[in-house]
Amino acid sequence: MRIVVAMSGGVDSSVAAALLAEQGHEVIGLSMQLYDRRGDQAFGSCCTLDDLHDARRVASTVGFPHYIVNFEQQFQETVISNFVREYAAGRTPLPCAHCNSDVKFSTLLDRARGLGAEHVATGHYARVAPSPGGRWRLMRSADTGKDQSYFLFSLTQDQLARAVFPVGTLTKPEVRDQARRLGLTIADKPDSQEICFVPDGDYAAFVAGKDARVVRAGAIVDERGRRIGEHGGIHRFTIGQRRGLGVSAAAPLYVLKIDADSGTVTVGPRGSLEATTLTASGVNWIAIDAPGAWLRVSAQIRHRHRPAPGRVRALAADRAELVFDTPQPAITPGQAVVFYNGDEVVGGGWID
RNA sequence: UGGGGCGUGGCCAAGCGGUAAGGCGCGGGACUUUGGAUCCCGUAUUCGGAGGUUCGAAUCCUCCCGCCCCAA
Repeated sequence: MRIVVAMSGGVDSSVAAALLAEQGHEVIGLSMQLYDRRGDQAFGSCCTLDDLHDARRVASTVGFPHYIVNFEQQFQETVISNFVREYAAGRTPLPCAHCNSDVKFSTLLDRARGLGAEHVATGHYARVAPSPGGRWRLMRSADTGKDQSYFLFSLTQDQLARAVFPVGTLTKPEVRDQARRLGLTIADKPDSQEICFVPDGDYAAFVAGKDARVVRAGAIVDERGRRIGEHGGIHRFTIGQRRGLGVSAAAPLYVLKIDADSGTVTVGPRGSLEATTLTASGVNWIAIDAPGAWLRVSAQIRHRHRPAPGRVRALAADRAELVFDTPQPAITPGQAVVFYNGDEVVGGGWID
């Protein structure tokens, strides 16, 4: 079949494309230009000119067409605007998840249709498969250490039906082996990391540049409300943050709460970070219909958080309540909570 | 020059006779397709200076230097 592959120029998406081509599919490689920093040579760490060249070289080596599509506007309107808005609201955004559901599997999927392709493949480490009941299932990758299903929880059934994850059944070392076997020059290219549209890692300055209103001094207070310091803007903090507070105390202090209205950041000892319950909005149920009764799951509240057992139930069509069996540290508004049943994604939502 | 308090690493700071906690910051590492996230390791032969007491002092005594507060 004809299939569009989203190519970042990295190892994973390159191998994904090459494997599909080898399997006889008609592959069309698309690289998304998401963030054009005019004047700079870089578009961001995931789509620098070098990365685009890498993707093009892979397409050339394997022998399939490759195009660059400009999604800058869509990316700005969805991922970046959300990123800035969340920080301004005292929450901590998860841009990769929005990019997946709002760009890669929506705008890119539309573009694929225009090219006569009904499927979009990416280099994500996750697995998707149809179930007997007609539902599409989303599961962790074979390489649990590289699993990225957490970032894909918001994909709809329609999006999952058209998603293809060729490297989801491989481990990272196997992917690199495949890259070498296929003669791809990017076989040993380092893994990408950090936020792709903030190349220098200074995300606070990035947010401030997009919305100067966030640069507003506020108080740092302890649990009893005593003012123990000041800060230069709530966008510089996230729940559980220890460093960068600039406040000394007998024991390390962690950010416990961020109040956007007053601009107050509350800090306290590590133990105060733990909580047992949370509610989520924008909940997407994948494996099942919204459960009216308590359902046992293991829930993951951040990337690389070891899933913890608990129970979940729907509060409304797109809202849910989760109760962990044991308290979990730093439950952070804006991050995703993803419910798992073993390796399968039951559903997930955004922490309130 | 009446009275009182204080000077410990870049910063905050514990210790108050037994041989320098901790935090911030900084450096390094681990982790990593979100978070100046978390985690780990390192960071004062030395306690404003000089003497003295003592087996032994940052801790006691004397003097000096520098801050601060209350009185004038």
